[in-house]
This record gives sequence, structure tokens and C-alpha cells, in this order.
Amino acid sequence: MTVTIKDIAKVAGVSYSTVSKALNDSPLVKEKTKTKVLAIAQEMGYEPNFAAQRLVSKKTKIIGLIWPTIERVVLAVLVTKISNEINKTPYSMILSVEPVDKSLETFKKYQVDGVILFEEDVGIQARNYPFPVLVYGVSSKSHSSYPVIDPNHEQAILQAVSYLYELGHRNIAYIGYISKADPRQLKKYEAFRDAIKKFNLDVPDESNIINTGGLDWHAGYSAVHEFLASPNRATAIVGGSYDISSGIIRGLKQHHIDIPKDISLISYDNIPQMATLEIPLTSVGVPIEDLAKKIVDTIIKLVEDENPVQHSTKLTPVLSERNSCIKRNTGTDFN
Amino acid sequence: MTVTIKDIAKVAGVSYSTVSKALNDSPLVKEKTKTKVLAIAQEMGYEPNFAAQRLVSKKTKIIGLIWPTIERVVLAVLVTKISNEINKTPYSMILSVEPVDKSLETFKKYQVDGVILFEEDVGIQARNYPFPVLVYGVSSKSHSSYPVIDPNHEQAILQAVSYLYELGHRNIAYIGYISKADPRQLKKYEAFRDAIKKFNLDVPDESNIINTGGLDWHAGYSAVHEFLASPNRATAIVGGSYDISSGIIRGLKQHHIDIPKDISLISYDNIPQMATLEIPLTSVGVPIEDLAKKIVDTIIKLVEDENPVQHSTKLTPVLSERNSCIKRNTGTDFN
DNA sequence: TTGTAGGCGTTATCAG
DNA sequence: CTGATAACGCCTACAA
Repeated sequence: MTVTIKDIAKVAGVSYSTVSKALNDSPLVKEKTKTKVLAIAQEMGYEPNFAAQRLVSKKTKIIGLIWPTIERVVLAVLVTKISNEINKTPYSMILSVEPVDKSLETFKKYQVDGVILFEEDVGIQARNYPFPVLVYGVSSKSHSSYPVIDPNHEQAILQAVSYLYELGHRNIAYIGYISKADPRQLKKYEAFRDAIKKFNLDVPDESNIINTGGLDWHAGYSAVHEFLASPNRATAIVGGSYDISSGIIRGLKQHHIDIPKDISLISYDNIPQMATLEIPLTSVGVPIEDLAKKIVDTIIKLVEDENPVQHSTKLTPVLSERNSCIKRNTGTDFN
Repeated sequence: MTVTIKDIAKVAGVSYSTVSKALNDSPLVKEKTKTKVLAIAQEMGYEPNFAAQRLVSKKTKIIGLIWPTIERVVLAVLVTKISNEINKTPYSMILSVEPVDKSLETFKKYQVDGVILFEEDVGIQARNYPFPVLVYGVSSKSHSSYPVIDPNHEQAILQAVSYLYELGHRNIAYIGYISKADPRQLKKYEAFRDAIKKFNLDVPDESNIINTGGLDWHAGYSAVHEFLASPNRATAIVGGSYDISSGIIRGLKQHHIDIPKDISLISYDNIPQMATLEIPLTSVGVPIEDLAKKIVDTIIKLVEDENPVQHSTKLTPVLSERNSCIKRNTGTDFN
């Protein structure tokens, strides 16, 4: 037998509407009765009935998260953080690992208040759903119908290249997954091309750009062989993701190439796990906590605002130094 | 404006209680009106209001899943499968990545119908929660208060050792994480010891057992060095988990040791991903789909039964051959 | 400041 | 077979 406000009312000797008001901290009830009711509620172990609250409020206080491809570390970390953040609010999170369309249908059924979508595919049809949808990914025209939280890959990669340039590196390679189907990966690749062009470091045949063909550590590991086979080996590498870079470390290690003595390595993805790798990796990207916070703040704002501003946000990535890159003699020094 | 059964009632020219019955396929309404109502509901795009249904039914149709440590591939796969399975039922899943105690409190608030718990710690206090809790892990006295789905590590490991023995291997090593804090890992270790004892293969100093000290691929990778340093190197390895074994492959490869020509490798964890590793790995364990199905079936049964049988289940692991083990001359052959 | 009454959308129990 | 009607637990005008 769960205790309801009526039970409390009886014990407190007031009507249950008064209890309701007291519980909701309404200014319409005397401070004294309020504290009394609260005390009794506490004592009786009262828990509000969500279903009833929802029925009347028309809100579910549930945020849906769509994450169709669950098996990658970085996103797993992000999901964890998002869940943590949501749990700090009155909302809760419900996860769907089904395909996007199906997930949205399910969420519609469940009448969630809002949806966070980890965009993995390009073609997301912007149907009319009865809740705001926030996309985490690359902002562009293609899905302009939804607001987007964009971790600003291009700026992050530019920071990485710029950092290496400052350290004196003039031959810089990129090892990442170049996938037409994944805007996030594509963006990083393009950003790298732009960055080295900006610094006049680009090589005509793009031999300093290696496509891993995948996103797991093994893809990065394998790419190292290709990297080492290059006639003019770069002195520094930008790794496209956490998993890939962890593979790169392994690959270089196998060939007894020291990081950072022989080769500097900087990675995209700014997550704490970077520090606990075999070699703590200097990395660029929006710190994952900030990212999670921003995503949660935004979706809740979208949910609670009457006329939400449907604009996208580009975040500001930061560079976290962890000693996997060192200064390099550029040849223009005077000694 | 969402459409309710009352709206349908008006259009159909019947009372809304009839609509309710029709929608629930009650035998108390004529087939003709039933189909008519259903058609209208369909046409008007009716979606039942979960909050209202829950309010009256006292059920939320939500299963909570507690998964405090999200960053491991095998469990991620299992969660995905469980989610898929639950989505085939009228239930939905809500995931919590918070610590066990806090998760349970949250779920209590949300009045979930049941909880699945991936046991990571030994000391789970069996409080009285208003829903059934199903533990995935090792069945033992320590948490006898909850029913447990046990993937039967001991039998799986025995199958692996037995399989290698049949192939002629007499020197078999185990590489896994031996953690007192993780009953699942501990169980596998103990099972291996028991298995080789059974076949009289045990070495006194246990030098054929290597503790990776961790569960990620890198832990397995590092353990290979230790393995190779052993004076009497085994001819076959039992890997403790998917991640660990993927590291072992890598480590052996680095030393130009061929699988299975030089060394046979069999792994715990029977997931499809085993087949897509660099070297498709023969593995033992309950197939992950079966596991997911069993878990979901069981929790739903617990939820829906009036007097649920609180007993634990040990599943039957299977061995899936994928050509990472070969026959070995035992020395007792006659040629 | 407090209590009364109506309603949120459904299901279930009775009469008709 | 069908239709009132009363819950379910809570919120919120409106009355007192």
C-alpha cells in the first residue's frame, strides 16, 4: 500500500488539496501547516505517483537518447556523462539502441519530453515529432530542421595542427577514419586538410593522410604500418579519435618508435581516459563533461521553453597537454 | 491535441467504455463494432496515454537496467541485445549508469516494474524494493536474496579446456583478470584451475595462469609478454574475455606467433564479434542472444507472476568453433 | 488560508 | 453486447 496525499491529509487533519499545495511549496499555505505536512509526508515515506503527476501535467519528465551504435568507448563515456547530468535534474533518461526512425516512433509512443540523437547517418528525415529533438553532431544544412550541438571538429583539428606547428613540426600526418557516411569523421578529415593548407604544409598526393577504414583501436593499429611505409615520414601525427589513437600508440610501440621522442602524437577526443593510456596523450576537443552538460542543458531548455530558439551551437574545443608531443628543430633555427 | 478514446467514441457513435474494450480486444464487444472502432482509431492516429494506463494499472511497463560501468564492449553488446529483446515486448528499458544503490532508489521513485542488475560488486545489500530484481552474474550464497542468471562460467571454461585436451594439448594456459572484486572473473579463474586439475594438467606454481590485471584489450596484450617469458610455454591459451583475447591476438602477432599454427587460442564470451576479429576466435559461453533472451524472459516472468519462483538459473554455454585451435601431437601417437 | 470539486485518459465493474 | 459510472493519484481553479 503506497501512501497518497489523502493518507497524509487524514493524518495531518487537513484536506488533501492543502497537502498537495504544501508538497509543491505553494505560497497559498501557511508556513506552519506546510512544515507540518512535509514532516508527516516524510515520516510516512510518501513518494509522489509519477503516473498521476504526468497525467495531469501532460509531461513525462523523460528524455530519450538515441544511440544506434553502442559499441564505442568515446560515445559510451559521453552517454554515461549525459546520464549523470540528467540525473541531476528532475528528468530521467531512457535509452534506445534501435535505429533512428524506430526509436523516434517508440519515443513518440512513450511521450518523452525531448530526444537527444547521436547522429550517425546523414539522412535524418525531419518528421514532425511532438517533442524537440537535439542532434549531437556536425551542423550543416542537411538537417537544419533540428538544432545541433556541434563539438566544432574543425576548430579542434586546427588547434592540434597549430600546436604541432608551433612546436616546430612541418611534416604532419593525419590518421583517421574517412567515411562519407559519418559526417563527424568527414569533418575532421576536411578540417585537417584545411589546416595544413593554411600552414602551407600540404603535400600534393595527400600521402600524409591515412584512412583507417574503421573506428576501433585495431583500425588505428593497422594504419601505423601504412604510415611507416611512407617515403617521407611525418614527425607528428594527429589521431582522429580515442580508439584510433590508442591503436596508433600500440603500433608505434611495436616498431620501437618512441612517443614523443621519435614522433609526436596528438589525438582528437578530450576525455579523461586519454590520461590513462599507456602514454598519456595530449588531445583536443570539447571536454566531455562540458559537452554532456551543454547537451543536457540545451535539450531541457528546448523542452521547457514555449518558443524554443531552434538554433545550433558550436562549442569551443580545448587542447589538453599530456606530454605526447615535443618541440622539433625546424631547421630555421640559428644554431 | 492528442486524440483520446472519447474522441473516437464520438466519431464511432458508441460510448468510450466500448471503445476501451474494443481497443483491448475484449470478448465483450461485437466483432463488427470492434473492427469499426479499430479502424477509426487507426485513422485518427490514436495513441494510448501511458500515464493514464499506468495510473489505473499500477504498472509502469518499464524495466530498469543498472549498469554502473559502461565502458566495456561485451557488456555493451549484451545491453544492446537486452534492449532489443525488451523492445519486442510491451515493456521498455530505462538505463542507469549510476552506482547500484542510487540506481535502485531512482527506480523506486520511477516505480519501474522490475530491475536487471549487472552485478559488479560482491556486497549487494538486499533491501526490500517494491519490484523484483534480477542479477546477472555468479550465483552463490552471497546474494541469495535475488534470483540470478548465471552464464555458468565454470562449465564454459571446462568446455574450453576439454576441447583443447581433445585436440591433444597438454600444456594449457589461462590469461584473464583475476579480481577478488569481480565474482565473474574470479569464477572463470577458479574454473580453469579446477578444469586442468581434472585433466591432470595443473602445474604446481600456477605459472600457466596469468593475471592481466584488467579487462581491456591492452591488459591482454601486455599479458602476452609474461606468457612468452614462461620457461615452459603452453601450446594453447584460454582467454578470459573478448577484450582480453583481442589483445592476446595482437600480442602474439607482434611476436610473429601464428594462431593457430604455433599456439591455439580459445576465448570466453560467445559474441558474434568473435568472428570479425583479425583472427576469428573459437569461443565458449552462452551465446549473447540467448543470454539476453533469457534475462528478459526471466525478469518479465518475475514481474508478471504473482508468486514468482525466486530461484536462480544456470545457463548452458556452448562452444563455437572458428578455427583458432588446431590438433596437437600429444607425444603418445604411434608414429 | 483552507477546502471543494472537477478533470487528466484509462480501465473495470456493474447495470441495462 | 453496450453504456454509465466509479476509481487511479494528483493538480488547480474557485469557493468558503
